[in-house]
Amino acid sequence: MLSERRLQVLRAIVQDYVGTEEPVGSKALTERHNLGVSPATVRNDMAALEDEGYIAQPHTSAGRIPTDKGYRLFVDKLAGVKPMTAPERRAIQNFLEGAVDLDDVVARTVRLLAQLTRQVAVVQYPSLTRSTVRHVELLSLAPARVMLVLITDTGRVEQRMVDCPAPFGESSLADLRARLNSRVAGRRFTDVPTLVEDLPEAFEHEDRGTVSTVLSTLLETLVEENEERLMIGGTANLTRFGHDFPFTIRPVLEALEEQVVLLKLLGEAKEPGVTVRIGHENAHEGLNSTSVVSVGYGSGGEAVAKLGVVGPTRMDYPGTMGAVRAVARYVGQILAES
Amino acid sequence: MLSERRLQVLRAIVQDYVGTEEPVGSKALTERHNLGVSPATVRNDMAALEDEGYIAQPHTSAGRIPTDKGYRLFVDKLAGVKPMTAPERRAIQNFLEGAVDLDDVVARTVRLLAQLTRQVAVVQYPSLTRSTVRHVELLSLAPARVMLVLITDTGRVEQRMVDCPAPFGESSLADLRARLNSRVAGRRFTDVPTLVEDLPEAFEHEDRGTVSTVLSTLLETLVEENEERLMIGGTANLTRFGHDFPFTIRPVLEALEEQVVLLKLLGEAKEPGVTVRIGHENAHEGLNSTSVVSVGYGSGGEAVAKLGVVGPTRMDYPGTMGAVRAVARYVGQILAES
DNA sequence: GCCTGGCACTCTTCGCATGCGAGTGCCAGC
DNA sequence: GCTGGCACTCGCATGCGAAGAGTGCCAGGC
Repeated sequence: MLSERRLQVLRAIVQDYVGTEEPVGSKALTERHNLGVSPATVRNDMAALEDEGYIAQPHTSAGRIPTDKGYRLFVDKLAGVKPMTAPERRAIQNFLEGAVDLDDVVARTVRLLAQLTRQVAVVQYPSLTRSTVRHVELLSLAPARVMLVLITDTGRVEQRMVDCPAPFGESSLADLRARLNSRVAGRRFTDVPTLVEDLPEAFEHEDRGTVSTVLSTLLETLVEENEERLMIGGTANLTRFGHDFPFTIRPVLEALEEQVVLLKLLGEAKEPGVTVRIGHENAHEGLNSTSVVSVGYGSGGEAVAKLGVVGPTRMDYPGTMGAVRAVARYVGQILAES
Repeated sequence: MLSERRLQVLRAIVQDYVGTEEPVGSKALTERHNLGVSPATVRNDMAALEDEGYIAQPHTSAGRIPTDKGYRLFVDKLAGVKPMTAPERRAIQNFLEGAVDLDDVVARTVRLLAQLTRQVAVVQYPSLTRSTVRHVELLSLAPARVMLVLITDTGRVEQRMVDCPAPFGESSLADLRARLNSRVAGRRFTDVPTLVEDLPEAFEHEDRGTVSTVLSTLLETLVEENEERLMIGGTANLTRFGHDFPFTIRPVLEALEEQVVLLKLLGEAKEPGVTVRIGHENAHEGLNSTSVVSVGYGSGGEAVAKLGVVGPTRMDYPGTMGAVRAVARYVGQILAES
């Protein structure tokens, strides 16, 4: 177990390194923080911290920088979440309230997060599987062609074209629409499959094929892989990363383009509060020198999707966590209102 | 007017520089291209080309690199568009055909373009103003709350919440829906304002306020600024830009995040075919060292939106133009089918 | 037992001089 | 108008030495 002072030293190292981006030495530490001890003592503490794997030196005769393990300890034990100031909260709220639809909400959220944290922001669209159905609309475009439109309580809209095996009359369509909505409106998407299971049976034999086709298209849109979407922004902030560019930034941009990777990343964070994954804690190799701060957001008590930021492991954790948490809260409110 | 050989020299310089990313000297030129003259002669030609502003040297005693003006001449006079090979065409078609909806089409197009050109791809969603209305749907969510869903012939869907000044019955809603669709379905969006102008008059006095509110929301969604959306991808390719990173890549990423800038960029290209804007021809400062290759695409003869790529001025113009043109063509086909 | 000042040591960084090579411009000759 | 030759200019890599930052360790003091 580390002594209280050694923890203070670690905290000081993290704070200084985050601020200056440069390895921090014993002398600088004692000057900038009131540790009440001499550089020599701090050196001993640093040696101990290094033995434990919390800090490391890039090369002999340079200062120390925190390791992933060091940041982890810092986040878990040494720092809290820095709440947003009142003006910041107001600004967030104002900015989000101008949104006209869900796409706009998501787009604004991304911009906001990127600006607040000066890092890359990632916002997942409200998940279908965790939403409820507001309405299902069926439009006849041609005798054997139907457009299926799906609207969720979070304002998300999905549409699909359905090619019917046989012509489908307007009245049958109206019938299907009515029956479908009476069964699924207001219900959770996960319940839809069982709710519509026996629906074809209510129709004339000649229409059953079409009804089944429509239903299977409906179910397909709910399949996990297809239904997850997200938006990213603030990639320009990556240029503030480090001075040894190309090889730092490249893999990150590549990872960010792989939606699958990002979705997995956000999906892994299961806790109710803000989740922080530091450096090598991220499974994806390209993100080994980044940290991901994420949190769920939702209109009610339950999270319908995640949002977060991706930045260098050397980031202002308390501030970032505060910003992410605050934005998530306000996005939830906005969604609940719409 | 430049002699035929000098144009050949310019072409050779552009090709070599694009290939090697290094200033090209007179000796290397004569070795790699059969110009039939000696390096000394080429040097004279190069001096002439430099006087005319087509090429420049980064510093004395380095080879020459093309200027924006040089690339312009190359694109306009010295190079054609390199058509895609048959296998490439098939690959494009296959890849795009798997799309399930418009978002998916756009997303796939972005990926495809980025991969083919190894540059940053930008795809604009089909414009509302240049599309026709397929259907307008109105859903009653609460007594005084209506959801407006707008569907275009290109598969784009927009939705808006409308807070009504007074409760609006289900039958009135159905009435409005029917009247609205009979007037606007199949018509161009630009005609919608005049088509619905006198619609409130057909309703009872108590409903007119609501009808007007719904209509004004409908018209708002058509306003230019709100209705333009786009998707970008392949930003990881920016890392191949140059070796002098931070300052090259930063402004580009920033420009790419400004949708307004990008929309203006695409909007400026008016010609029917592929448009190329080179370096300083781009109004936006951050894009002064990039070229933008764009083209309109559409389901029919007319362009409903633009797509293109952003890359270093030192790019393979014929190849890029070929890829952009081919992708636009196939996206148009896909949209026409859906 | 813990803290402290002192000191030798290590390694990186920076400035500077040097040599090399690529590429040019110009000129005289064909 | 093309060509070979030649002197010249720079940028770039290399090597060396001094400077500086930071460490580890040790002996002494509270």
